[in-house]
Amino acid sequence: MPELPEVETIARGVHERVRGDRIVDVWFGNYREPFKTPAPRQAKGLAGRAVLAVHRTGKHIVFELGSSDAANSGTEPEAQWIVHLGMTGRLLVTTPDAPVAAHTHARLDLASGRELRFVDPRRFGRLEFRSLKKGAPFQGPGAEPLTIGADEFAALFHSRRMPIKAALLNQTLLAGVGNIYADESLFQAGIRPRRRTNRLTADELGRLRQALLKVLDHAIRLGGSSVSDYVDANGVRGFFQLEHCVYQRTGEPCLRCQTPIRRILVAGRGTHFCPKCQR
DNA sequence: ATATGGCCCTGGTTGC
DNA sequence: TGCAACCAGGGCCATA
Repeated sequence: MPELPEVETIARGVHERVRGDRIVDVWFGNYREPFKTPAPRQAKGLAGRAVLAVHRTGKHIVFELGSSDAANSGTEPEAQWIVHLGMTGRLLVTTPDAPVAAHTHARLDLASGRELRFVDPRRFGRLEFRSLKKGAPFQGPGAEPLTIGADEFAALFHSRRMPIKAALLNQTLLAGVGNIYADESLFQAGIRPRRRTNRLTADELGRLRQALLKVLDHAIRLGGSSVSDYVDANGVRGFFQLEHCVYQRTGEPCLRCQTPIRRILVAGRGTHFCPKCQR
């Protein structure tokens, strides 16, 4: 389940490998509904364009695309391709003769002779094409957890009364936090997932922001968490799953106090916490 | 404003 | 051992 650190890792990897390349041909499989932009329009929009840069916004990977005029690519983006990996989506840079994995829904032939492939068994991913001549650039739904200031962070939560776990998962507040990093940062901050946001003290909100920063930063440096079968653009697994303190550790002893980790349901999501360390 | 539950979808796990 | 039922969950939607 790619969240901010996994998406950041993938975006960086793809950026390094395809920046300066050009999309020469596009193939879309029978991916029915999950395209935000219909496949034919998407294929037409992508074909011929230079890849100027690839970066992350929230859980979205944004390709900045130049002109399709080969003689005049320029440096100003004219279009964007936005990829959301959902639960099981992958972006892979391969050679054309590499075996095509099951559930490969998109293949972009690059001028360098390589391919960019989108694979997604569960089909929760979304692909969108945007022309910047017709519309505004993509903006994430919520604030960036890595750069949000303390005051802005506190302001997001103090007027609401939903469980803090639900608030962390709400992408229109903070974009990029998912189930793993919500649980881990609440553990690091010592806050119970069901606490109401408006009942959190300024001190607790400060701790939570710091914990979130620390956890996300650490996870990015370890290449993300490889639960299920996440791999980055080079097919390499991350290592942050080895650092998980609570996520998917139901019944195992808390790494701080030995109390068994508990699992409850918050906002319909499995939620893991230490009943002693988190108040 | 918030809560709940269904839907999408497949693969891994569990239960008999 | 084999097979079916079940569950995971990000985002979105309808309903309470």
